[in-house]
Amino acid sequence: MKSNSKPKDRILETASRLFYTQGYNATGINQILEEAKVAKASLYKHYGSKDDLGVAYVMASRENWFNALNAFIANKKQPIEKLLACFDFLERNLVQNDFKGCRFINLLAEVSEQNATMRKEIVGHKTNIRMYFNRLVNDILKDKDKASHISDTIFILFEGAVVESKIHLDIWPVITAKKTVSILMNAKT
Amino acid sequence: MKSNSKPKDRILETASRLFYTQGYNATGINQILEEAKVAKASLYKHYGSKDDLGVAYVMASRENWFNALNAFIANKKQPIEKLLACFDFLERNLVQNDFKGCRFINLLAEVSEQNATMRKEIVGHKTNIRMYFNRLVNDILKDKDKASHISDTIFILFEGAVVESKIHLDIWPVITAKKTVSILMNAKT
DNA sequence: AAATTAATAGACAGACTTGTCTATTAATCC
DNA sequence: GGATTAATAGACAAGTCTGTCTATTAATTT
Repeated sequence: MKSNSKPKDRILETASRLFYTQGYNATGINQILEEAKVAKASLYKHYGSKDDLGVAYVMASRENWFNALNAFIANKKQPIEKLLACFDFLERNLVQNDFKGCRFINLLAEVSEQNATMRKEIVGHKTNIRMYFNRLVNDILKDKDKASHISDTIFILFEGAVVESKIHLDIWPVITAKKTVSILMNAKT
Repeated sequence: MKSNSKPKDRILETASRLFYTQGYNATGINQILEEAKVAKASLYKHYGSKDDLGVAYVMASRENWFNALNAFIANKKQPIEKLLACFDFLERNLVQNDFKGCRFINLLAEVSEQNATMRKEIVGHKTNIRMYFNRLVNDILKDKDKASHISDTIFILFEGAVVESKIHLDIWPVITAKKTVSILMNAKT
């Protein structure tokens, strides 16, 4: 882990991994420093506090998430294909991450009131996903009210699927949600 | 808080409140003892450890949850009415609890790997809810395969709604999910 | 090559964590 | 009423947590 990249990046990379796999409160600064092979003073120089590091973690995760999504669906042309591919993206991520669920939802469960900036970043991320679905569905359905309701339903299915896959350690919620989206979109054209 | 009930119950009541509002890891034993007005030895006599208290918390929450649901929908006769009332129940709970979300999902985000018993209890609770929806839908739809898919979709919408309401601090996800359930059930009779 | 900046190791403070133990008081049972 | 059980207060251990600080070494810039 030490060979590549600079201390500042190593800290964020290691923190991202540990915050996700162990939880934010359960991960101590010292463990991050040990595994990142970085001195304590470096952490407090680049990031002011653990909470600031947490905020940097959310911001970096936001960017990574959408970059990965865009890369995943880059070859899809039609809106309906993109919509369904989002659920394939979800499935791949869940399996890749051993069904640890959503970083943002997990984090919010721990720091809800505590850190206002963290909360805002998380809400902003989910709002972006919601708007993304809304744009896609609006490209397919003419009726704006109907499109709004359908896209919010898809958003809720998307979020419910990731949460329940984590709970049941299985992809069936994603498969079920995707199938329902397919039915919803084919029925209401 | 001291006047009523015995120490053992006061501990569980106070722990339930604090685990939910502050998080499990963020809540220390000492705070529970102070607010419950109970001596430390009493906690370790009745519950062996903090983790055991956590397990007791989940078990009690499971029972309370279904008791509250049953009480809420007691006056509903038709399966479809019960189904829709579940979302009213969700809405009431979320508002009552200041959009803190689901106790079980929140807890699982913190103690995923750590405590196997806790995880089992949480999964068991969600499985019960899933089966409850499945029974209701089976009373309405003849086609068993279709009923299975529809009821799992309702389950995912239910769970997605509670998570997103917590994030957006608003009941719109519950309203949207309920409307979709209504459409799904009316369309496929 | 000299000067400045970046990173290191590690001690330290102060507060907090869970859990144990002792000694005393209150409540309950027969 | 006497014996047993339950609950109390609080000290204590051993460890962890975040954050600060010092002193030394490495890297970079001019």
